[in-house]
Amino acid sequence: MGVTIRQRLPEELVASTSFLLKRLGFAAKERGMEAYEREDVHPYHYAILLALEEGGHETQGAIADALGYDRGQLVGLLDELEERRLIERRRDPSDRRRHLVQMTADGKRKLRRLRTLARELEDDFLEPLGDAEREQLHALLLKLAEKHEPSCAPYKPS
Amino acid sequence: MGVTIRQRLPEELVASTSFLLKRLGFAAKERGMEAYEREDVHPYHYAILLALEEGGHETQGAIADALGYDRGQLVGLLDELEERRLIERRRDPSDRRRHLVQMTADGKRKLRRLRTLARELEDDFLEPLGDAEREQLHALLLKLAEKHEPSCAPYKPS
DNA sequence: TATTGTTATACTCTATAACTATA
DNA sequence: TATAGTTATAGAGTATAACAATA
Repeated sequence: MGVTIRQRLPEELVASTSFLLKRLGFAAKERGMEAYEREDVHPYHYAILLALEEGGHETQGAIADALGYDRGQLVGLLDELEERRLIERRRDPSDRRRHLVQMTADGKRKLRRLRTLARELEDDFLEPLGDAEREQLHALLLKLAEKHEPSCAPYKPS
Repeated sequence: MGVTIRQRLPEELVASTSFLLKRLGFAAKERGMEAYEREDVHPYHYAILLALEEGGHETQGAIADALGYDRGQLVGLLDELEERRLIERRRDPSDRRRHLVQMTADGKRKLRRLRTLARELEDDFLEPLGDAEREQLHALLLKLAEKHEPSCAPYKPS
């Protein structure tokens, strides 16, 4: 109590871009989780609602593949969304193994709120940077993503 | 089997800088873990060795505080380093509650190898970027770190 | 009584694989 | 036999708090 502890990371770590990336990624994740929690959802839920809105991902398998989630993990996430009446599942009559997933009206409302929240979070997180810097950063990260997270990469003409 | 699954994230996520930061931070962490594992250590171990080399962190509490680790967690990490004969613990005669931690000759050798490995990893991770871009990115991340990870921030004259 | 290091516990995440019902 | 979704299980990782020795 009383004494402020000085957390001073080794210079070599701070000099490493990938170290900063790890720490900042973690910080972004934590902030996001807290904020979404106040809305009674998890960032994963937000991603699922976005995927549903974009369309083309009607079945659970398609949603899981689009987001890179495990299908087993997705089941629980959808359960939670269903409890909150944000989505509905019904069997596909043409293939009764499949579940067709769709947002409810509440889900669409929630998505609008979450979208606003995401914008606010993003703006707060990037607050130290000016507009030009934000664009620079995004462009640089996209270049890295193209190599390390191909699913984030923009479409490439082949 | 045979069909390549298209993982296509919602555009809104890819358009979010903090989302890219999260994904890339995670990717960097995973790559690092695999590489360090081949050296039979964890990135945490590397950070500890760096802190020891920098000096001024002789006791376990000081190491934990410097790196932002939990003291309980640190115990196990030091156990592992000691098993590998990379560090030694001995009681501080002037305060027998304390343990003085120091690197062994093997530890110093290992640190040199890990340092090389870290450089290679960094270079590979940033491979899509040119030198100027790498500097830009680092500067931008540092600005963000000043707000979100003060322990990464450079010293500020007050 | 407070502090250092240690140990034990519990809780979250994740990854795997068994299981069902349909095809 | 293969696939969609579900459930169960085990493992790592992390956070918390009880604990012993020393101050």
